[in-house]
Amino acid sequence: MRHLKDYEFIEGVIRAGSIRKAAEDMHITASALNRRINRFEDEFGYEIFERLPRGVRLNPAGEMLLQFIRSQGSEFARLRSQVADLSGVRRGHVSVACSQALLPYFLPHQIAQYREDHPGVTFSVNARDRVEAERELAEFSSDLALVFEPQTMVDFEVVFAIAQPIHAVMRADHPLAEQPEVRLRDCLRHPHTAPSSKFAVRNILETASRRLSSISLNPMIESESFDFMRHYGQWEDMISFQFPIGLDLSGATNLVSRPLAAPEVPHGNLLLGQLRGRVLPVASARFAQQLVQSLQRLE
Amino acid sequence: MRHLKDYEFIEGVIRAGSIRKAAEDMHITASALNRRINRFEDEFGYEIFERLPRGVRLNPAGEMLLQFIRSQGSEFARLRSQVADLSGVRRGHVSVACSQALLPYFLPHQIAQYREDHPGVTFSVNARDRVEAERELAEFSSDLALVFEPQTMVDFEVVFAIAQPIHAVMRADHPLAEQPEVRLRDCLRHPHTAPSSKFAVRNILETASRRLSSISLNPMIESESFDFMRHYGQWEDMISFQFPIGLDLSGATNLVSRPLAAPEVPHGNLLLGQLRGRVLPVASARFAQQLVQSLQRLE
DNA sequence: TCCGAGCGGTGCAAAAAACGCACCGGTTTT
DNA sequence: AAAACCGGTGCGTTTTTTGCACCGCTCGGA
Repeated sequence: MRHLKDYEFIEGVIRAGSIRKAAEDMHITASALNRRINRFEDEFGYEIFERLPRGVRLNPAGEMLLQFIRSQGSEFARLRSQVADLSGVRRGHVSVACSQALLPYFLPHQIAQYREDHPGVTFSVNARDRVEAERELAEFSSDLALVFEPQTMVDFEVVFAIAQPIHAVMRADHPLAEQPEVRLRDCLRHPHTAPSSKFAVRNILETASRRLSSISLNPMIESESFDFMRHYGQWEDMISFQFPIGLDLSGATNLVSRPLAAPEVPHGNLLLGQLRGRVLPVASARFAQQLVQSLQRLE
Repeated sequence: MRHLKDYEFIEGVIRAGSIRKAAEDMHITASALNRRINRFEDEFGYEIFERLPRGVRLNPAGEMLLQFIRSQGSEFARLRSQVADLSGVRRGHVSVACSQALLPYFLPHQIAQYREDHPGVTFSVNARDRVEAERELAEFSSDLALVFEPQTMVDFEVVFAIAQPIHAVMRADHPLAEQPEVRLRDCLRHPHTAPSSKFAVRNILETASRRLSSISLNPMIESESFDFMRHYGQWEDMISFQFPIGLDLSGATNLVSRPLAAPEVPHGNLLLGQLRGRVLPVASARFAQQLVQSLQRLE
């Protein structure tokens, strides 16, 4: 796509922070790239870069242009996938930013199922916290986000929401394992782990435990990896907390999971979202549709 | 904007219906244009034109591409006007498709008022019937439409609506002129004119008069020009019908206008609309905002 | 304080892309 | 059957873009 080259070069310069670095990255001479940028600004009628001694930086007009370029690129991708769609072969690419919990079981299963019908569609899946996920949507670098309780929410359009109770994961021989559901205050009396505060699980536990008198959240192990914490529980007897969608203890191990009793600890909300107002490419839209159906069945 | 040349050429070919004609229109050789089109299809990955013996025609993929090109062009214009906006001078262009009635008084006044604050903004204003107006919105060739009761409405997003009673325009010495408002059945007993059936006024009058017994709409003069019909009433004593927003009989003539009594003849609705889901350029958006305020004051 | 590294910008010649012209093979119109 | 158009192609020419060398500038560290 020759006519999009200018946009690619501009994005390259933004990424690199200087024309010379960008030129190197994109295998072109600095002078050629420089002239392209200057010619573009000329035709556009406004400068889009501030020239600094150590490189260039977008000015406000450039910020607007960048937003335009990204949206334009995404719409072009949508056009191509629409066209591919009517020529029979369903092609396209779906990019998902999701919480860690979705990585081991849920998304692999969903994607495999989708690709059974549409083997031409490719995927990119990345674990992102809820703030990052929303930023990726806004930058058009992800089509869909599947996260727990995103925070800012201004650009986040909720496509579907499902409540998830937090589960306590412990050894099968743990005294609390006998009960079908456990109370938070009981868990906190035993050694426990907790995710770091950028995760929704931690926030929910914090607020719930603040309402308890004379006992508080006091994690022995704190980590950003739910996997690590859960596995650690097999070595030293310790309770970890996690959303059940990230759990599959069926075939495995000596671990069990028990939901935290509902009134004491509120449910978390797993949200499927996209950039507000954006029209998704067909492949992404259909995958989102499948996710909604699967999540509905989960309820 | 060098990188949009391909799009312009493609639009030219679509307009002309053949590569050779388009080449002539755009002052280029047929061979050069032909190669550009072929190269574009090559890079795009799909043919966008059917080759016919007498020229070319868009195929379905091409239709999608055309829609993309138009939307892309409109968003680019929006970008430019946004950038112009932050550099102080408010520039931009507003294109309005409107009913005839808005041409003589309402829109000139509105535009003059807007341009007092923003002399950099240019306008294009064209009279269109309600079907044409909606098509122009969909093709991005108009930003705003101001029409009476558009028909299809699928792509028409109503920004603001205001009820307009139909007025009967007659000589000041007409017997009905004594009443503050007149009844349709009385008007129809006198010689009268009517617009042709593509105008909302005609449709409303038709349906209203069908409910009347033993009297019907029977225009002596039928025209597409409200101006003509109104002026004709000065020569031969005749009632014409029109929405009051197109009337300004203050300084003028020996004509008066009287509203048609409400329960007998329903009000028409003047609708300000845009393409559904489209984000308008700043200039158009602000002008629409001003229109809404003025129409609100009119109520 | 000076000097080198890194930056954006420019003149010029070489390379690449786009173009115009002439022409081909095909179909439709006359 | 001929003329009129149509899209497509080979080739020499023109225009545009690129690479190279170099300029002037700012900044950071010896």
